[in-house]
Amino acid sequence: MLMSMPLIVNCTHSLAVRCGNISVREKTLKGTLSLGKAGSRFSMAVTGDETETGSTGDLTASQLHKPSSSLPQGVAGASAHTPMKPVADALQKRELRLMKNREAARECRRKKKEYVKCLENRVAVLENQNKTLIEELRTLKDIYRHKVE
DNA sequence: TAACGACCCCGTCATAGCGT
DNA sequence: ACGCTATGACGGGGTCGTTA
Repeated sequence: MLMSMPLIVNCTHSLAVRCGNISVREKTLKGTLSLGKAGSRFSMAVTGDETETGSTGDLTASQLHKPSSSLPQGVAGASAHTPMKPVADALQKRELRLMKNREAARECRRKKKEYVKCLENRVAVLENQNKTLIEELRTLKDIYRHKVE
């Protein structure tokens, strides 16, 4: 007889979900949610762009951290002499946006994991409470039965 | 031991919602 | 209206355990 209670649990790190309910895809959060074996691995798996100076010209995060000197030749060099500045600006803007979103995604996942862990803890606590209450009820019933007899 | 599935983490894109 | 942030969705790469 579980009533649909709001899932506002007493978690310090409750996730503020603005975009609707958390619908956890089975691929990502199936299983025990143990912290990965690989630990922190910032290998930037999607690489290869960095060497393709002729393509979209995405800059790496490290390139952005170091100002203009680390810009790819095609971008920085051209912008110095030709009216390519808007292009370079757009690229830099895009890279900044990507970098921010990357970090936002990381933070979002961290919060979600914490939230799920919190919920799991809460479930464990409630299950224990439930067990205790059932046991208590049984005891009281016993006492009552003996009194009636 | 290669193949495979399950799981995890990541980066990116799309978009809802909020503040200015 | 516009920019920004948070988050769902998607696809890719890595690791690990299992199985033929």
